[in-house]
Amino acid sequence: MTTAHHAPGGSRPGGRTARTREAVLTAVFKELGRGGFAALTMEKVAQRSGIHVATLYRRWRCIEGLVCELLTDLSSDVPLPDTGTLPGDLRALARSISAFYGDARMRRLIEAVVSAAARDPQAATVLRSFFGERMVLAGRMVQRAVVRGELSADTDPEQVVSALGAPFYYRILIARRPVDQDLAESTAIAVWAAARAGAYASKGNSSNNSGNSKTN
Amino acid sequence: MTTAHHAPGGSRPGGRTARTREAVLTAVFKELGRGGFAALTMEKVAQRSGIHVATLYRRWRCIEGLVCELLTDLSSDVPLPDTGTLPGDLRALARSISAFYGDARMRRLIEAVVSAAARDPQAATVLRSFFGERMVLAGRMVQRAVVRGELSADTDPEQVVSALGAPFYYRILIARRPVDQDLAESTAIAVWAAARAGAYASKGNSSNNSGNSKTN
DNA sequence: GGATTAACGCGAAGTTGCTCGCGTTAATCT
DNA sequence: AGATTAACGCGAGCAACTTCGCGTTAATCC
Repeated sequence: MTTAHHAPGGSRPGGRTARTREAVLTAVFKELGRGGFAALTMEKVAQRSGIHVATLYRRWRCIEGLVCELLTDLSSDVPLPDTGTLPGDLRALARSISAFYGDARMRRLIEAVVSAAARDPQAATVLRSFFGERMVLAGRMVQRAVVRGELSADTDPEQVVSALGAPFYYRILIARRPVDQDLAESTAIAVWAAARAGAYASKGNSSNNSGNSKTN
Repeated sequence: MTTAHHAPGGSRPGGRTARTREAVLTAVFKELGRGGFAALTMEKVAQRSGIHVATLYRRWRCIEGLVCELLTDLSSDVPLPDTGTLPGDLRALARSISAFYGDARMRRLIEAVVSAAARDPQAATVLRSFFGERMVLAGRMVQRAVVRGELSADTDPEQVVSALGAPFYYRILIARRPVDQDLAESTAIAVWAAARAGAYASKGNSSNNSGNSKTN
């Protein structure tokens, strides 16, 4: 995507720019660790990172933008498994999610991102597209299971993956308790049982794939 | 719990106080409808309700407090069913939740409350205790099913109820798409299948009931 | 009815968050 | 190396949010 010929009016991503980005994101992460999103201020980030406040506003526009970029930066820590069987994959993925959110700072982060999405429309777009993308990737895990004959062909991969992730976010955002290993195990078992029972069959079996009804 | 003898230094909840409360909460609800939590300002609420800003700050401390009180006020719209069978109850409850969050204003509201909890510790406490309470109430629905012999005795009611609610909040907060009837049906079927498969068996079968491990 | 005093209205003052213009630093290219 | 110009540092200034003191309204009690 970057311009090949290094146009004279182009950007300058190397060296100092990359250093400040690194310093700022780690500062945001540390600040989230102590005090959560409530205590996360542009000035705090500026102090800890050594970057001036005006620079933060210029590059990230607001605190919501900072938090969103941190999420997309850290999300690569949750790998997509391929164990050979769907129950194995579900269990592995659930454990990865559980390990990821076992860190309180990660819970604070996703909390902050959801909170950011409630205020900043741009953050909402980032959040939706980010999880939409990961949903498609994880969906392939389910598609492989369908090919192997573990599930019926009308199973909707994204429903399965959503069902696997949902309990963790419920635990963090609504119940507001830490995630533990038990949640991972029970969720993996539950989704596998539900999928086999046909709970995640795709409804719009014609060309329709995103069945939004009336309510906006 | 209120003092019986109307102590001279007591509060004064009748008449005007109740009117302003009503006016303010409806104003918050309407303001959430257009613009969401992002556009929700104390001044906007003051203008629409006709109540002075200083009064809002005095009674509710901040916008987070307002939103929390609105949630507890509107939550009575989700009834707890008793159809005679657990799959019937699960289906009915899922439909109630789906109907409740079919209204975009309700999605904005829960979004706002979660966002509030991320910033204000008091709001976080309100949110946790609120859902904890409803979890216990809905858990009786599952306990009745255990008594009827529909599920094994070691089933943890709260896990079942959490599993039923989780997909809706995932849809609203993470996927950021409207909830529809299909989600209700698929969730009810999924939870029923998972519960029968023993996915929600209580782990701490000794006296332990809240098994938090190491991570804080 | 009248007295008492929560609860509210009002405007000013204090605090914080955010933006802007300009000078400086240091990538990038020749 | 030297020139060009993104990206950054700095502080002033604007705007929004929040608080405070005091006078007024209207529940509640007698």
